[in-house]
Amino acid sequence: MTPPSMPRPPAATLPAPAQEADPQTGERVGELLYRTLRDRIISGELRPGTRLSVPALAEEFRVSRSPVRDAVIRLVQDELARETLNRGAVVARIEGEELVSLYEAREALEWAVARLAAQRYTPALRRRLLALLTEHRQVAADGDFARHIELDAAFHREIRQAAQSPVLTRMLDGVQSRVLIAMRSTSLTGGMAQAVADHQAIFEALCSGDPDAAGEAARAHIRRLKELLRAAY
Amino acid sequence: MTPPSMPRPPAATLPAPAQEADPQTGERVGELLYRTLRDRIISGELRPGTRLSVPALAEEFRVSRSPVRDAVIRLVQDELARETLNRGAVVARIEGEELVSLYEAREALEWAVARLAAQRYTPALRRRLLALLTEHRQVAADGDFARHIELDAAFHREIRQAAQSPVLTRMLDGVQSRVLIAMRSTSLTGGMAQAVADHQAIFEALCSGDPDAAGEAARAHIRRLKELLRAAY
DNA sequence: GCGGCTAGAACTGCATGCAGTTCTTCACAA
DNA sequence: TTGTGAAGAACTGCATGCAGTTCTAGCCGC
Repeated sequence: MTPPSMPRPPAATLPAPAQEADPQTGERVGELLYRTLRDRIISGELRPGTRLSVPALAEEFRVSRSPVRDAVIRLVQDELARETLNRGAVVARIEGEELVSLYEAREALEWAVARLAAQRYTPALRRRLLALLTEHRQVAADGDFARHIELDAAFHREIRQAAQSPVLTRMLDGVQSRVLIAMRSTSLTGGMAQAVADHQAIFEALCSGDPDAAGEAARAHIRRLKELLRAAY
Repeated sequence: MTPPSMPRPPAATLPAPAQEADPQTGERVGELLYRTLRDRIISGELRPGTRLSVPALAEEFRVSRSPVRDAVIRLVQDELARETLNRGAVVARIEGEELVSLYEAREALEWAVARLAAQRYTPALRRRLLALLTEHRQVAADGDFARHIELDAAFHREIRQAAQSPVLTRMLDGVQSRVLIAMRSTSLTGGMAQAVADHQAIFEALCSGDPDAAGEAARAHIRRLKELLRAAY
């Protein structure tokens, strides 16, 4: 693509370090790189298949290869990247059977957090969910797909935080990350209006404080998407 | 402990490398270290709280610090170890709220794999489960707790492999690892006879090919343990 | 004896060197 | 044009160097 004979541009004009060095936050460079790269993968800035070259990233962020390597290892462990022996890591592609499997896990986990969130229901949760839902309904009507994705994710995030179960929250964070990657690669979604309707049902069940109803509503929501995916593969 | 003035013993007499170098398996040293350390943590050879000193481990395994560091980072990402800034990593202690949360996740995930395993039922699965169950019943009667733990884990592993859902399997592998760590630290278990009875119920539901029944049986099994834990904290 | 202080040891986290492998590219033959 | 092969570039994976931090011991004053 780029002329290979060029020894490389001055590199001072590179897009963005996008990260502060280390004031006294007591934060490691590797930790910052990990979060930065993860955010770029989840946001779609780094597309599936993009190579995560350690020397190249080290130069981009103006650090040595060590913390970059640490960050890449963590991304691979998260399954946000995949590596091959002696060939480095690339941003993961989430599709096919794996995506169906991801939704099988998601169905179970969303069921669990919805139950817990119903048990730990507070008016504050209701308020936050209602605000998201209201905007979501408008956004769906406007056909703003990008914002729809964000609100969908935010709605589920709110519920799993309300569940107050650290292990479940962490697992679902990981699932949601990979779902977001997959959603950019497929045109397959349940439709914005359907999502809003499903969320409305989950919201009402949650606010009723009935764990069974909340769990079933959440499960039905994810199962619908799962079946859509299963049909596609 | 050891005399610090000594330049160190020949080190040739150290306990065990416990790992082959690198024939042509095409395997990285860091990968081998990761699996070795993970096995030692899960088996209880490395107890919770044990420091994972990179230089010490490097010397024990006769490799440089780089692959050891890689392995430790992965263990931390797996939450089998925890690290503090500038103070390294220690083997994780799984207890309290986190353990309850772990069982909340496990309840949901075992439900999901039991449903799938019922749908993918084969006579071969039945045979393997029956063999485990038969030995388990005898072991429970004999009061062999260590073997009970192994058979309990093997039973659940068999089911999740039968589910053929890579994401679920990986998640449950991680959950099971941490459950094993926790079980060594607590005397709280459901009792061996109860476990066998629960497994028998799961087995029968699975063999009937009824996903709902299998899911409920698995869920009830884990929920019982979860409630036991919840009562304790 | 006992708490506080300080020097030294040990370790973490980042940087860098290097052998071996994989990828790229380009010349050349069919 | 298309396939082939070999040289060179780029990178991975392991080893090692080093500054700064944390831990450990022993000493001191009380």
